[in-house]
Amino acid sequence: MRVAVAAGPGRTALLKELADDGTGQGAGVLLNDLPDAVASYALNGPVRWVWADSAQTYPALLRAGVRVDRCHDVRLVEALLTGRDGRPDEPGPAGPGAAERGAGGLAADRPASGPGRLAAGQQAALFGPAEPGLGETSAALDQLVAAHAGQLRRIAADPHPGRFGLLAAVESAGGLVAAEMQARGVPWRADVHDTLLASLLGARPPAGLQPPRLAELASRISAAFGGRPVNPDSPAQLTKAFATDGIRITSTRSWVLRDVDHPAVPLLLEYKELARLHTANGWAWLDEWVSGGRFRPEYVVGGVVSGRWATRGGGALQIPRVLRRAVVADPGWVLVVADAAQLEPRVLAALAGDHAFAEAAGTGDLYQALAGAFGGDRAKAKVALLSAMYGGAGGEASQLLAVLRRRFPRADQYVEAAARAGEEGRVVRSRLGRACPPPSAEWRGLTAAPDEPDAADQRARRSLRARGRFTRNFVVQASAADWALVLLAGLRRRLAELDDRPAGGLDGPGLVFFQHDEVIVHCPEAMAGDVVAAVAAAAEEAGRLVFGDTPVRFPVSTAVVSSYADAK
DNA sequence: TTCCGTTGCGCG
DNA sequence: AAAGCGCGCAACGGAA
Repeated sequence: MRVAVAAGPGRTALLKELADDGTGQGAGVLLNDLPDAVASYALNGPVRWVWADSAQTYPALLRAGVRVDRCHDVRLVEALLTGRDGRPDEPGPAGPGAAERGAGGLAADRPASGPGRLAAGQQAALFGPAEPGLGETSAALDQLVAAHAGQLRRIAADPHPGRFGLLAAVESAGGLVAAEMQARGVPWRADVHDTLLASLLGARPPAGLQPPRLAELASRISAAFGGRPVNPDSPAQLTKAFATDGIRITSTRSWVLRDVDHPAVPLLLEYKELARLHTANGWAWLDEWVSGGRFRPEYVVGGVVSGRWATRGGGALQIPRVLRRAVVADPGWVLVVADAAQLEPRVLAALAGDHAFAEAAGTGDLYQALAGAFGGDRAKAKVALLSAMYGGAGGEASQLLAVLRRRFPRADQYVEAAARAGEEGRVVRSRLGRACPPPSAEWRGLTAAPDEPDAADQRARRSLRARGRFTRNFVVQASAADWALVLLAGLRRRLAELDDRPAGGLDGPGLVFFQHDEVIVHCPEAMAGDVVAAVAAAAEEAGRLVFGDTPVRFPVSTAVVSSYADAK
């Protein structure tokens, strides 16, 4: 059953039960305590909660110890539909359901970004109560019900309503997972982190000062440039210093410096690595982001055009590998680290339906299985695949792509067609129907110019190629994100089933990390076997739900470890 | 002082 | 012939 709910003052809310088509009868029912009502509703049978925004509503429920099984997140689904249909004020695609675009203004009007929400909060604090009165709540409920019903119609009007409906469901589930993971937090040993920093950087310096090891390297770098003061953090100063010594460099990137013969280079490479650790994940980061033994990043579901997640603050998806040793399970608990192997090429195999390619993707090591086509060289197979998916063709890649084209024509044609669509300004979609953004007005203006061998045409050609690479990659990356989201939703459901405590709060086994093709579950040691099985089952289910009948396998490697550093 | 584009590098 | 995809964050340095 679907039940719409709009939060009111305090813990109150208005609730309305919905028919299958999303319509509701009569006025909303007033609830004095939303968390209580949600918890007791679940006792009567499965409920899909329909609300405007999990990120707004769900954290309070979690704080009250109430988790929900399913929801329809009107904000997230609206973003999917808007991506498909375009917005009235921009020249987007006009797909099925476009006539109903804008029907659910409720979600679209809400600022999606963090700064936007902050501003709204500040505004409320300045000008009045943040919480709506009953009248406003009633209007919000009506608007919610109408928006949701409109979304159901727009989903049904999709050329593939089953797939797109699945996408809406798992995107909504993602919103629940994101809130739960933030509330739960990644188990993080600040003492291990601190020890690691001290061993690499020296003793923690007073605020604003450089760690000893960095200061020492900086002075040795200056000495290597003949005693001239050089700030190693400044590309401009470094370039100038090298020029003074007769060395011209195109940039100060480490892979460029690596090939430069100068006594400062090894020092600079070491400095860059340590400075990066200090500025990005040093003591300041530890102070700001880790408390009570947990790292609690804020996840942004659908924050990436491809459907991957982003995070706000803390750089949770860029945690350097060296810090993984600070991610340690609680005593008596373990981390189940699960990683989808070679996900994107497998997704391409399933998308393209290339028989020979798909057969290879039915095995454990896809690249090894393809090696035969490339003279038995696994590395060449990998380069060919990556080039096909990213649009690269440097070095020997073009030769390898020719081999790919000959041996696996449908796989090649699939990404080529996506690239062509992009270059022509069209929109492509993932397997479950997530649409890539349309080209910008600037892009259209630039590429509309007729072909002429002048500078403007060079830019136009570059823009065309760039968009081709984007859409070429989008179909693969976004479909991989589809798969990962289905896996995540299925794993969440299975983990809840493993947790036999009636309350089912955040104290039991649960997801604590999700990074594109990798998840971490924190659970009691005794449950590890069940969790590993749940991961495998969820992965199998994801392959079936997203791609249907395909020989392609999506193997997931799992490691049961105490520390994240011990996985892999 | 604040703002913003650029540079560089971490992750997938 | 050359070009590879997607992000977030911090520091620099010039502009406002």
